[in-house]
Amino acid sequence: MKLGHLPVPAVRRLSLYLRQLETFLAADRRTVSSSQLGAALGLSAAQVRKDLAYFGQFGQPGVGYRVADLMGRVRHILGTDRTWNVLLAGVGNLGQALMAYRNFRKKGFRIVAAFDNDPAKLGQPVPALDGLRIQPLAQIAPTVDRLDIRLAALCVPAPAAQPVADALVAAGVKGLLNFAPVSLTLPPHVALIAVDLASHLEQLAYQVSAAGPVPH
Amino acid sequence: MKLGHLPVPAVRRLSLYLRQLETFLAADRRTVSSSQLGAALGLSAAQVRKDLAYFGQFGQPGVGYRVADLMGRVRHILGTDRTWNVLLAGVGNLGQALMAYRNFRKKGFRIVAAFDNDPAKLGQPVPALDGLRIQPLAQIAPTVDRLDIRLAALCVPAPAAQPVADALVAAGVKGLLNFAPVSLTLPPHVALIAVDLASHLEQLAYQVSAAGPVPH
DNA sequence: TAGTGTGAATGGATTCACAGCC
DNA sequence: GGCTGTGAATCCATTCACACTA
Repeated sequence: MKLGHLPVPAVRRLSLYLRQLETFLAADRRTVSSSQLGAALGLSAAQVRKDLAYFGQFGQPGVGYRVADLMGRVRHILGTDRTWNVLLAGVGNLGQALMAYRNFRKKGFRIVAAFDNDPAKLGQPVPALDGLRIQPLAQIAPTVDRLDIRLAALCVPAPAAQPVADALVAAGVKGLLNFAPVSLTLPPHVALIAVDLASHLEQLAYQVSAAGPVPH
Repeated sequence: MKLGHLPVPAVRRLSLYLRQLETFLAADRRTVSSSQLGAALGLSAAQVRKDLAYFGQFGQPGVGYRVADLMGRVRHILGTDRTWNVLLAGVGNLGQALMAYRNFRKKGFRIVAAFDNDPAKLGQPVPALDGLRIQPLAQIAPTVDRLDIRLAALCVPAPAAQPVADALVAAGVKGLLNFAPVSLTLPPHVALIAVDLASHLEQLAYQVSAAGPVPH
């Protein structure tokens, strides 16, 4: 399954398609057309067709896409047709919120270990995750190995982010979801997605001010 | 200040530039070149120069950009050279984490009102926000008006997202940061940024599986 | 010399338009 | 008739290369 380089934006939209398909399935839709899928997401029908066609021929001319079938295909492409064990580094407010976030489970992601260096938190059981205990950061490496962890969410304060990221990479983590507001330097074989919550608000502020005081 | 349409990716990077400039300033850097700024963020020097040049001529040939000066310019462009009052709808785990998130304050965003429909939460003071009380969703409209709120963060469960978004828009909110995993339909004059935490993990899963079991 | 600002060239992604299929 | 898959055309973003400047 060695396809040529696939457009990054198309891969991102794959997640949206999957989410929308789940909604359609919950409403007992058996089949959906590219224009319906696009309309629900604010995309053109051509965009939807081209995106899906990058990965294979999933539709039936004259009919559309079979919802359940397409969901399986997309899950397989994304690699979420199996369960991923996820590590959490940094059990502050955001980290706790992520541990309690139920959508991760539904999508196949399980937080199976949590780390922090605050002595007050160490050893504390996490209610949301049936009694998982918070461990010191020094124990990252053996845990990654033992639980076959490949993904980690990084929720530590900014100054700790790079060193903790280095430790995660050294322990063998293959993908990092970074919530700390710093840009990390990682070896090229480690995948990185950065989520900067404050910068998202900045983008909103820009859009709202650029639009100017609306003429109502 | 009516500039032609500016590249969306460039505006997104503006937030990164600003964040990096803050780091440089904290390290007492007076001046920075496009290549230094780019290197710190994994971007080319040409990219940095072109992005900044979209918005004006901020640099000095032979010298670079004056850090403090450029920060002011970028903040002004983003509209964050003033304070924004932000409303929070949905005080679950994620909502609580956002209320406690200190970086919002630093960037000029203040959560000044919090809403939820859980009777157990109503009237409860929020420790992180000096005693702010959680109000019922029905009171959104008068509060938006009274506190001149233009931005809102949406942290309610998926099924509630669209109706609550409608209420926010009706109340006069101009920009929405949506954390619920559904795609919202909003009037075109309302800005929208969607953050789907689960889909970010999916993107990581894709990158890690696409890379294949690493040959180590 | 070191480094910006910018037209020109390149490279990607989106849209168009239509042949082919159910 | 309705809808997919896909080359061709268009549009947009990034990179290149260099004139110009402190």
